[in-house]
Formats: sequence, structure tokens, C-alpha cells
Amino acid sequence: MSKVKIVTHPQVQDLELTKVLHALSDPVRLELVRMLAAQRDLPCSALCLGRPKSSMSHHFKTMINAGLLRVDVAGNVHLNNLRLDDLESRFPGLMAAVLEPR
Amino acid sequence: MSKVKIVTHPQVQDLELTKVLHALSDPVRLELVRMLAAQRDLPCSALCLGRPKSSMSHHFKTMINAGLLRVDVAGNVHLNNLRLDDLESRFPGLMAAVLEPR
DNA sequence: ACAGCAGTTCGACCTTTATCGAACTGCTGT
DNA sequence: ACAGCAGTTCGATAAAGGTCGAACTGCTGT
Repeated sequence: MSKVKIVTHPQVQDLELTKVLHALSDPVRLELVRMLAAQRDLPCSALCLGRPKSSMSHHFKTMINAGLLRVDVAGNVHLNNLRLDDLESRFPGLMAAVLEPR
Repeated sequence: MSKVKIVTHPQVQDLELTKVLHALSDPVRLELVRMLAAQRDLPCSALCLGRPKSSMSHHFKTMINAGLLRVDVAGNVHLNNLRLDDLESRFPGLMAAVLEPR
């Protein structure tokens, strides 16, 4: 019997600005966003950078719930990607503005 | 003897993106931002809308510390204004993106 | 001087959030 | 089957944040 890991990503029209802004307002998560903007398909391990996995898992969940992140499960590994297109269509210019400083 | 009420607004170069995003991520404060984007020089009384003054004072402080708001004291009344120019020069496009949805 | 108004401060309360170790789940290669 | 790896869940803890009433400060008009 196979168990499917269900990760629920909110739909584009359900993204809430306050949730997105809150997800972006933590320094750790903002760093993740910048790393993911620079490189696609990063696994959790590449994003942890020495921080405890359980702390990171918490941040991933926050970002997924806010609609910032999409996770693709590839066997053992979770590949993380920003939902840049979705965010752009819902909140035009937002991610560009957040990513620009540096 | 006169006592001067000192309100310290952070300088442009000291604005921090995470603080700004956090200040924007609360529904009440986001509403204040939208009201202030539509109309300048609003006093606290015009922004409270039935909510307790002490709650509002807390939000104003958060917004001032983040650099979102500038307060001009005019006698009895505090005139609030978004620091749109400062925010634009520090985080180009951010406020436009936040204000656009609706 | 004084009443009244605008807004802040204080203190209490409760909820949310960040952090982390330990235990757990599920996949992979052998 | 099993060891090992990737990541999640759980539970505890501590800190931050939102809400509000009550008391306070400072200005204004009379």
C-alpha cells in the first residue's frame, strides 16, 4: 500500500497579501526567498545552512501556507521553488520589489 | 517651561525591509496604509474608526518604528503621512505593489 | 484656572510565533 | 531486510505581538 504525501498549496486567487507579507517579514525566510530566486529546485538540505531541520521545516510550512513556495516531491528529496508567476499575477511587482534590494 | 514631544523617525538609509514588511503584514495596519495613501494628513481620530485608541497607538508606533509613517504634531493633533518618497527610494516599487491590489 | 479633547503610556491578558531536540515516516541503495 | 538519508511531527520553552481599559500628558479655548 502506498501512502501519498499531500502538500496543499493555496490557489492563486486565494493568496492573501497580509499572509505573504508576513511570510516575507522574517529574516530567515527572506534569505530563503533570495536563495530560491537565484537558483531553482533547491532541496531543503541546501537551504538549511547549519540550522536545525525542525526550525527550517517550520519556515517551509509558513511559506507554503502563504503561497510563497511550491514543493515537488522527488523520491527522497523535496524540491523547493518560489511561486514567482503566481505571485506576480496576484500581486504584480511585489516580488521584484522585495528581491531588488541587493 | 516647554516640553517637546520627541518622535524619532528612522532615517531612510536605516529602513529595514523585514521591519517594513512586518509592519505591512497586519490587516489593521494595511488598512491604515491604504487610507493614508488615499488621503494625506489624517489625524489619529480619522484612522481609529471605532477601535480603541490604545490599540491604534500601538499600531502607529509599529509603523513609525518601521519607517512607514511620519507624524507631524500640529498643536493638539497628530497628522499622519506615509513616507512614500523615502520608501520608494529605499525599496523601489514596494509600496506601489502593496497598494495596487484594490 | 479649568474643562475638554487628542493621543500616549501602563499593565494585564491571551494568542501567535520562533527555536530546538527527539522521535518518527518514507524513500533509496545494497 | 536493513541501514541510512531527507524531511516532518511533536512537545516544550521562551519571546513577541495584538487588544483593551484606566490613568496620564499636553494643548486649546473660555
